Amino acid sequence: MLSERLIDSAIEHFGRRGFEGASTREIAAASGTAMSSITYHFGGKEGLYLAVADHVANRIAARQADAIAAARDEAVTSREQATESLLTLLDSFGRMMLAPQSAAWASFVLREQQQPTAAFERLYEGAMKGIVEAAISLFAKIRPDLNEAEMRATVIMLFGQAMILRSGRAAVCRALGADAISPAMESMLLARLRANSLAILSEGPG
Amino acid sequence: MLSERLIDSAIEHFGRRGFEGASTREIAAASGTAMSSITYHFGGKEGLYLAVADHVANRIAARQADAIAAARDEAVTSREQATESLLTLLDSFGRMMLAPQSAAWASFVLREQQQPTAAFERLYEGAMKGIVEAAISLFAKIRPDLNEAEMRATVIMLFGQAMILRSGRAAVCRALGADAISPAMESMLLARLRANSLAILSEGPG
DNA sequence: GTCTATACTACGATAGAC
DNA sequence: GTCTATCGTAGTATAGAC
Repeated sequence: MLSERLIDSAIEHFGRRGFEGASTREIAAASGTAMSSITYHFGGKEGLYLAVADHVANRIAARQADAIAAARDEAVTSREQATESLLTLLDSFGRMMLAPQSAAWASFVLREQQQPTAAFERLYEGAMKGIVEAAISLFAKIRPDLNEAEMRATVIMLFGQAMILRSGRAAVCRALGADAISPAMESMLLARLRANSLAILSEGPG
Repeated sequence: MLSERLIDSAIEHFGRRGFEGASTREIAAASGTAMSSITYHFGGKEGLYLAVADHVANRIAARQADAIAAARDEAVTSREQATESLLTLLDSFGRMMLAPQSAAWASFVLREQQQPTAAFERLYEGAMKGIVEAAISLFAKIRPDLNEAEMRATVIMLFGQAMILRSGRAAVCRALGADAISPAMESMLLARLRANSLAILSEGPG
């Protein structure tokens, strides 16, 4: 589909140069078509931008679907089971942050986090909300000593540990003294993510 | 100074719209001058962009200077002292992420993290390196059970907890069910940052 | 549906007045 | 040092051929 090729190119271009910096001519050229195809398929530059948001949300939601489904499982009742499910959810999120594919849409998402537009609504409702709420409901079973706001704050910070691997990628590489993150380093980072998270989850009433 | 007004406007514009999206005419107009002043003072758009990077690096370094100096103190020898110094450094970093001022330059920095240019070198060497290395040297005294790479990974994730408060601000507000972060919520977030970090630092050889 | 052609606006750089 | 004026380029949108 031409409209899908346009969206793929648009993710790249909007991510790299922002909404104003991206050129519809370039996006169209990268898709092997003329600029007016964007007008035809999406009504204009803004329509394409919103279509990109929906597409990114769907990609994220699809990638985390399994881990979220496992978290929502009714069978998760014990603190140990909830802990394991939440660690799995964090691991899945961390792997996404490490995956090269997430580089393409990360800039798009980060921009919306700083200056939210109508596209952010689609990203949050379409992808982020499901991840956050699944994590919160697991966390409530693990750390009942905290109040609702404290639970949410702690869950945010658990994800922050993983998110910096993408949002602060250049500095992460510098700090690790590497040009890129090797597979061995990925394993080590994920192991650390798990160990740190377990330390946080193990606090409170034993 | 006109050149300082230009830099302040430029932080805002480059952050919001990116290098290509920002307009030198608008930056100049916001500074109450003509576009050709940018050519005169900075040699062009690119020169202004690099000057912004230096300025942002200086602002960050200045804000964290006290906490870094305390961390570098030779008197910090015991694990308890090192823990307290590192928690202070993280708290200082977290406060910066929460401060409204950091919104202006955060977009600029995040963009450089995703697609580093010559400006990233100035940001890292001018500001980030000092923070990271101070944290690493403290962490080495607290968790000698980890190897060098594991130490660096863990420190990165400690800062990730704080960084998400800025890099994922829109989602953080949604997850907390708030339009903005109130002073009471700031205190709670910083308390959670400390508690989580302490849990991580307390692992390993007792 | 996809193309070409065109209208209009805004961009960065630069020259030159003061 | 700061301004105005101008040049060449590139942007989005749109109309209309096929």
